[in-house]
Amino acid sequence: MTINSDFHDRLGATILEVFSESDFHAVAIRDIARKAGVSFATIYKHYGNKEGLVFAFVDIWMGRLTDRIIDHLQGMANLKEKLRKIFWLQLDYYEKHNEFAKIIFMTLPMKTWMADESFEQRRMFNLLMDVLRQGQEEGLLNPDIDTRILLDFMLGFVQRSFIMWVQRGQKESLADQTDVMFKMIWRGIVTPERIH
Amino acid sequence: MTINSDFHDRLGATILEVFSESDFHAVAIRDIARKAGVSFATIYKHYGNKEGLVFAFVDIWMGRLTDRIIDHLQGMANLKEKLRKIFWLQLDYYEKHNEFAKIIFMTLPMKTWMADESFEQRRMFNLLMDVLRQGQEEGLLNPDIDTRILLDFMLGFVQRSFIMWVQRGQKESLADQTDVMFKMIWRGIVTPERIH
Amino acid sequence: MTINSDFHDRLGATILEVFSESDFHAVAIRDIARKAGVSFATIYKHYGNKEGLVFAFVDIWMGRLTDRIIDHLQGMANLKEKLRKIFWLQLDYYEKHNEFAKIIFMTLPMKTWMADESFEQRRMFNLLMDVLRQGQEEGLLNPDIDTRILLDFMLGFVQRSFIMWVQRGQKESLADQTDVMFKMIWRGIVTPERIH
Amino acid sequence: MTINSDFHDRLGATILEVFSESDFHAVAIRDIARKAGVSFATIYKHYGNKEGLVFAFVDIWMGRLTDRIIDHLQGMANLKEKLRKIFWLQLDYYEKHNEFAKIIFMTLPMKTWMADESFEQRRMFNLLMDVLRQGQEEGLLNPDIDTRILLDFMLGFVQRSFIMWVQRGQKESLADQTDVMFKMIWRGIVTPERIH
DNA sequence: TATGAATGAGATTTCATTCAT
DNA sequence: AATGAATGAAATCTCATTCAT
Repeated sequence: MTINSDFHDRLGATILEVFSESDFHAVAIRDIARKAGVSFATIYKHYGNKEGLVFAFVDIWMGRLTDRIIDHLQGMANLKEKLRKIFWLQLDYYEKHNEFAKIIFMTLPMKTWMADESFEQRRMFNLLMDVLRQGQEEGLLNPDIDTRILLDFMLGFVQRSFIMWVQRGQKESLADQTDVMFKMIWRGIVTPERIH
Repeated sequence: MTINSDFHDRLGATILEVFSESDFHAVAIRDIARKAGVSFATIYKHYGNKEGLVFAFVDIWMGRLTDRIIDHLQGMANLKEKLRKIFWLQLDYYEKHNEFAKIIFMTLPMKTWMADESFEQRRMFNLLMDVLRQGQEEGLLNPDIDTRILLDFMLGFVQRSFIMWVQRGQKESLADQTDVMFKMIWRGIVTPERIH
Repeated sequence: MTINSDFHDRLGATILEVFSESDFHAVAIRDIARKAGVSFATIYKHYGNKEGLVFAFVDIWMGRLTDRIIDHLQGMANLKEKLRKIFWLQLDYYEKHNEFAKIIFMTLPMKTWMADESFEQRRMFNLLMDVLRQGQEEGLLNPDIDTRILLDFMLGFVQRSFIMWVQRGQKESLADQTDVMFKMIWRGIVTPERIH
Repeated sequence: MTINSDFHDRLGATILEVFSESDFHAVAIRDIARKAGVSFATIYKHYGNKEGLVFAFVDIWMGRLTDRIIDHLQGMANLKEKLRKIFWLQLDYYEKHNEFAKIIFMTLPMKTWMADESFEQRRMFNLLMDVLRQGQEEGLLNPDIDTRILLDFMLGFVQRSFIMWVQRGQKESLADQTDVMFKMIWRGIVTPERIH
């Protein structure tokens, strides 16, 4: 069952517009339908329910970030550079697609979002875990720390920084802070002896 | 207008129980009322609406954490020890009162929660900012980094770690990871020359 | 249990003011209490409930009309004059105390009002029935008609006229129409042979 | 947006049943919905609120009476007969549909009912006024009396008689009293010289 | 397959009335 | 007695979702 591509585009645009500004439950599916020019019943046919609708699109947008990271990592050997690139790509993507980021970080009920075992979330998780694990195997990243903790360390910083960036008015570029921020992360995860 | 203290206690317990397990909007105020043995009309009279109800209690619990931090910092001079203590107190409090933490980190719509300019949130913010600023003034913490970024660094890690701890089944103690985690934080924020 | 006379007066004034303008159920007893400067709980102590409150006062005001009719009938012998006087007294009283009349004719749920077997309603009923019966016994009023129908004939006209007088803006005096209106009534109830 | 005809019928029946027996405000819309087998949300969608619901049906039933009067007046020339017929049709309709009559005369807050400027109320009003005016123009009805007063005279008697008929237990037929009652009305409104 | 009507649930508000002080 | 807090019921509105066309 494929939906008319035009509808799909309009739906996506509407979801970004509406869910980025209002709490998940404050959004009426009828408004989405009206703005997108579809009947709400059609949405139900295609996506099952409100959660299904949003997650379907979130999955797509998350997939694009993962794809972009994979693409950029090609041909890179230096692990630190890889990690810095990953860090920058995230800040950059969330900044450029801040409506998407607002949805996953701010308006989706975290509980629901965490519970969503989507393919794309897992793919992103695996991708990052692989890089970090590789770094630990190479002895570059602190092998005494559970790899998942390394990941939480990075992602927690990214997520909190994005939220506060929005909170503080989206003034200067978020990605421009990559340097400062990544230095902090790197010192935290590098094998202590290699810190300099 | 003060509510009977017994009611207050039962309400608090019920809110912890219910909101920690269900999405904010999935909770019916009538159920809260029934479980707490209060009339829902009374709840409305006192708290205005569902948000007001939850925030009133969140404020109280957040205030207790702040108080505890203030209490523990008394008589401590060493800044690193202070920060480690703050870090531990947070993990410990969120672990022991994980229902409260689930509410603020997982079930309250983040947008709403962030928008809530409560006294207690601000008090906690100021407390932590003061300690970090003091560290920068002493030259111990990296003075080149915006103090707010230092804060986001710590809090992002705490928040993400808590969420994942829940996600991963609340197996081992969260506070027990203070050592590993705080080392990462410390290396990230300390003035580079003093890293050893 | 007697209520402070001052309270009583203020309550009465408030009831006239409020119930004459709003539907019985649209009036909040708290508003009554506030306007009268009493606690609503005190009202309950004295009058039981909202109905009891209004009926208590309606009874008083109805009693005054009855008293006035009795007073005016003293020393009158001519039955037609008596009836005309009764007719005029009603129009005049309802016009002068139109807030009271609005309450009994327009805002009290008729069903409730009819069901109220108050002493004063009965006293008024008996008074009018006695006069009409007397007229029939004298042969002046049509003896072929059930006395109660004679009464309905008069009272229906009074009530409808009052309501329409209000509806049409309370322009000219209602009591001033006594002449025209009573002629119609009289021709309808007089024994046919005596119509001239 | 038309409501399923079956629903409409069941709703109408329920409204007659419930509102004729209870005070307007004592009726819960949810009970109406349950009895009629409709969702109360559907009721709100169609009728806006409780008043809208009742008035919508009252309008229909009032329209039927008006239609019936118009139908019966066809081909009648004698004005007195016309008026007697109108009088009888009203008593007959209210007796046969006494639940409807109870609603408009006894349970609807008169204030609200009077304020309702519905098409059907106006149509009935115009119809009756036309007949009375015609009678005055022909010289048959007393031309010295405001036509509206003639109308109030008739309708006041009808309304009061209906209410008392209910009050007294709906014993004998109401319509059967047309003869006695109409004679009273007629003598009251006929041009005095033509009274015999 | 697309649509809108119908539904049921819950938030919120406003009362009348009861309860405890 | 007098008072205000607490209660329970209902109106109203707004949704997400299901059903029938």
